[in-house]
This record gives sequence, C-alpha cells and structure tokens, in this order.
Amino acid sequence: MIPGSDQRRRRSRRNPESISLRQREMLEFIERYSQAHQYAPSIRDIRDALGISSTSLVAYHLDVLEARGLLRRGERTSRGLSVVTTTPAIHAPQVRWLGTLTAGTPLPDPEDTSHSDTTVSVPGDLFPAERLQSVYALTVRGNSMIDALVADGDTVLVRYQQTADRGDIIVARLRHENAYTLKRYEPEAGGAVRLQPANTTMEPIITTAENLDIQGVMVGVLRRTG
Amino acid sequence: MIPGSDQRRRRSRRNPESISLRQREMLEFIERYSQAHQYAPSIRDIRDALGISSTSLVAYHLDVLEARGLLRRGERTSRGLSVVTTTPAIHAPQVRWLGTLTAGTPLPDPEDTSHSDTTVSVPGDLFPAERLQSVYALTVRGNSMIDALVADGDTVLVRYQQTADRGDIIVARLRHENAYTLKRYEPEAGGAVRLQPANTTMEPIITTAENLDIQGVMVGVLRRTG
DNA sequence: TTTGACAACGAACAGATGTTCCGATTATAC
DNA sequence: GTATAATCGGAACATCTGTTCGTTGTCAAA
Repeated sequence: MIPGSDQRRRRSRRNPESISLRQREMLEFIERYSQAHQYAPSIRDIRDALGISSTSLVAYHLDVLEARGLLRRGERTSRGLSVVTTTPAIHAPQVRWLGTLTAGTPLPDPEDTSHSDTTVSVPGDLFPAERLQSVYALTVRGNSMIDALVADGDTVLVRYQQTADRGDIIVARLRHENAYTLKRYEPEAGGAVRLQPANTTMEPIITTAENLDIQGVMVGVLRRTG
Repeated sequence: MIPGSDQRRRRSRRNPESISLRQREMLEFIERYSQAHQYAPSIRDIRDALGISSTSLVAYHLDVLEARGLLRRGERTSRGLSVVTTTPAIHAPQVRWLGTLTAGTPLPDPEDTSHSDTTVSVPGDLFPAERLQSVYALTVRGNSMIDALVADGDTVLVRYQQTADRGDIIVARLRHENAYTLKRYEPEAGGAVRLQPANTTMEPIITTAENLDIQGVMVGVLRRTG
C-alpha cells in the first residue's frame, strides 16, 4: 500500500487514547483470525493480511495497541496475542469430581470413567490453573476427618501423588489398619512419621514410613453451610 | 502384597475411543492453560506441566488426542492447539472482600470503601448467584474459630443479616465479653441460646438472647492448603 | 523551513517451538 | 514366556516467530 495514495487515513493523533485506522484494522484482524483458528495470528500473518512489508512495523503497531490496553501480549511468546474485551469474563477453572472420600474406602481412581463428565468449579484466584495439575475433587462422607478441619459434605481438592513434603496435609492409607486418613505429614528421624491433626488441640498419631501409603496431598477445601 | 491395594493406574486400551489418564490430564491442562492465558501452551509448556521429559512424547500424545477428535492442531504452528470439547466456559461469581475476621475486632463494614474493588471468585456450582445476596468474603486471622472448623487464613463467606434460623452458623458478637465468635445457633426455651461448635467433640456455650448480637450467617468456607 | 511525532521499511538475529528419528521400556494379549 | 502395542526418553534439526536496529518517508505545528 503506497502511503498517502488514498486520502482515507486522516485523524488527529494528538489524542493518546485513540488509535489509527491501521491499528483498528489490525485489532479486528486479530479478532477474526483468532475466532476462525482458535489461536492468534503470528506477526507475519498480520503483516501479510494487512499488506505490510515488514514485521517490525507490525510489532510497532502491536506495541501501540498494548499501550492503549486493547491487546495483551506474552513476551517472546509465539502467537501470544489476545484481544482485551470490555467485559473480562472471569472463567472458573474446573476440576474433575471423582466421588467420595471416607475413612473406610479407597480413593476413587482417576481412570474410572463412571463420572467422567462431572466437574467442580474452583475459585480461580485461590487456585490458579497452574496449581491444578492432577488435582481432583472429592466429597467427604462422615466426620472421620474432623481433626483435619474437614467435615461431612465438604468438597476437598486433592492432588494425586505418592510423595509429600513436610507440612503437607496428606491423604494416606494406613496399611496395617487399612484406613484412609487426612493428616499433616511430619516425618521424623529413624523412619517414624508423625501425623499431626490440623486442629492442634488434638493428639498426633505416630506410625512408620512403611505403614504409610501416601495417595495424595490436599490442596483445598470448599464448604457450603446454611 | 495384596493385589490392587497399591493401585498403579491401568486400563484397557482396546477401545479406540478411550484415552489414557495421561492424555486426559494433558487435555485438561491445555484447557486450563488456554483459559488462563488466552493462548494455548507450547509443547514444552505441556512437557513441564505434566512432568514429561521429552517433547516427542508430548507430540505423541497430542497425535492421539487429535486422532480421537478431541483436539485440533495447526501444522507447524506455534501454540496452534485448540480443544474441541464443548466445555461452555463457566462463569465465576464474584463477592466483595471486606477484610479480616478475628475474635477481637468488629466485622468490616460493607459501606467502607477501602477495599471496594477487591473481589473473590467463588465456585458457581456450590454458590449460585442468587444465594450470594449480601454475602461478603472475609479472611480469618487466628485460630479462635477452630471449633467451627475454620482455620487461620480461611476465606469465609458471610451473609450480613441480623437474624438467624436454628442451625445456622452465625457470626455474632457477645456483648458482655465483647468478642466475636462463629458458632452454630441453637436457641432454647426461656431466652437462652446454645452456641454449639461445629466440631461436635467440643463443648457448647450457653448464653442469653440479650447478650447475643447476630451480625451474619456463614454460608461457606474456602481454604487453600499446601 | 525546521522540527518532532508517527509511520514505514528491510535485514539480520536470537529465541521459541514443532518435528523427526531411533532406541528403550512397560503393559496387555496370546 | 512371547509378541504386540502403547508409552517413554534423548537429541538433533528445521522453522516458526518475536525482537532489534538503522534508515527513510509523511504530516502537522511552530
């Protein structure tokens, strides 16, 4: 496109809020392209679509759009563009619900497809997406885990894993007792493990590492009352 | 050792429609990542998130997911992934966050505008929007409310109101003691009120209706651990 | 005319990212 | 067991793709 060859491109650029026609077209193209492909265009895609002959010019305009708050960009991220919408719909991350958690029955198997479609919304600001890997939701039945401050009916979020760090609240099977429990994991010297209730007024349980089969780590609790 | 007591994830793979747990987790990660960033993860992002040690393995699983029709991929396109599933992006209700809740200080005033723009996401399926009228979020400080199964750091959702029904867990001020407490409301004959801890192993408090200044009803608890 | 902001161009660079190939390992079927 | 398919690992490779830098062109205001 020969600059100035047509006279349609005229406006006051003194207003720091406004954008040029080219920038508006760029924004609209990004929106359309994203809609059509489900991923954003690359800088070169934009260059070709708008008949621009250098990537740097596209980058320049993208900078302007970002400075105006109309666009978000991931740094050095391929196709990391997203158009900022006026109503930023806050989406709730979902985790799969696997069933119930009780003292007497094994943890539901994530492989089990019987409730494969059931999901639970979790608060995204408390549980950002990157912390939800391998996390599943379970509904607690019974008050056996009351000393972990978890009551009957609570939804607990558990990351399925076989290891734990000191201080984690773990979901574990006591092999000998064949019981499932929810306690704070406090390994001690000599292979002993102290299982400390979250409610510090209650007594800890001492067992051995061999008797402890760690199945997961609790990452959150959701409770509705009243 | 008892077979199956130490569950290692196994399933039948003869069904060409089904996917493995790995693949399902990959799909869920892509979905969450895309939701959070507004663009898809790279193969290396996926590798790191799932604890896989090679990009080729990620590509292999992506091929499977694409063959199952669960994923679309742009060829040789950076972050060119899009999940096909019709997960209808669930909106997260927001409640205003007013401050902290402790035994010794009054409830924050909703009129106070000091944190007027701070909000907390709540799970919409547990707390539908119509139940969130006059509900505000408070962060608990201290373990004074441990007998209501609420710990330091928990986010509690409280509906501000001056009345309560039997069985509600209320936020109330004890006038004479000038303390704030979180207990189950159990009015009894003759103007007495029994305040029952949610943890039934603990002793109730008996007081009078005159001494009780109901400020709100707890409708939920959100807790992050680990 | 001069000046400065805005816009445009081209080339090269560096980093991000998908792809491919080959071998090793593990689970499931027979 | 043995065979087969599924899964995993490492490394190199080829491209995408964003970034940077210097230069040039346009236009409105002083």
